[in-house]
Amino acid sequence: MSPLELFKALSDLTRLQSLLLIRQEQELCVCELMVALDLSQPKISRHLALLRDAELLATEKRGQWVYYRLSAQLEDWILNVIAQACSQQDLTALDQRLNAMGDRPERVQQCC
Amino acid sequence: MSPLELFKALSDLTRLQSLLLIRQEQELCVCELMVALDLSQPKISRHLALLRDAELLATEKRGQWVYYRLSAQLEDWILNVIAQACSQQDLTALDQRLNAMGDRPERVQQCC
DNA sequence: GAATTACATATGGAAAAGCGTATATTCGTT
DNA sequence: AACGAATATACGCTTTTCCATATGTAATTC
Repeated sequence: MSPLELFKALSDLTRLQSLLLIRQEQELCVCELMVALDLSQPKISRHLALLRDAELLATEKRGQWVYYRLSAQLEDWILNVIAQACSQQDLTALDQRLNAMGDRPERVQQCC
Repeated sequence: MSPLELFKALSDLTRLQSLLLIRQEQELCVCELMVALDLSQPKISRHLALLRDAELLATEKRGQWVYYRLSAQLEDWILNVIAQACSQQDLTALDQRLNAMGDRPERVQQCC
């Protein structure tokens, strides 16, 4: 992935917020992101698909949910750029809506 | 400046290459960038204006030339992102065209 | 002061990106 | 099998971005 491709992928608020929130939470499914970002399902889904196609996100289907997480093979320079963005982006409002969400899908126990 | 604004500013090849080449050369004028990137004057000028409006670049007019350089007050996280991009972007072709350029405007002696 | 060079900007059009709505698919439940 | 929940995608439309061309301005040269 080139710097230009990365910057294009991150130059949309929905994608940027989704990526940073997923990074912070390890993994999130579409319905959780819908609540956190307060956006429609197709809109979330479309932007996540773009991030997945760019290989920034990876998906895992468990039951009826599709969980998105950061791709495991991200190069260091990409992780660094994402970390810089995270240091400047305020996610508290998204966090609050996420934590106030009822009926969140069960999380499989993380190994670490 | 927010991460989103930065990523939007850098999500165009002309702007990205201009910024990184300017960073490497300390300062460049429009006519030098035209040669290095092999693009039209209005195209270069328009993209530089956008980077200047975003306060990523600063300008100094000396004689008939307008020199662009990185803004002096760039925050660390922005410099870090730019550095990561620079580490991944190949500028040799641009460099070669720049160095092969005849009649480059005189450079004022850099103090350091 | 006329011509030239360097640069900026306006304008109209083309291409790309984003969106809402509708529909399809998959999985679980009854 | 029928239904509902979660997700994906297709379609038409709007908005944004980008571009080429033309024109304007300031500084330099002759």
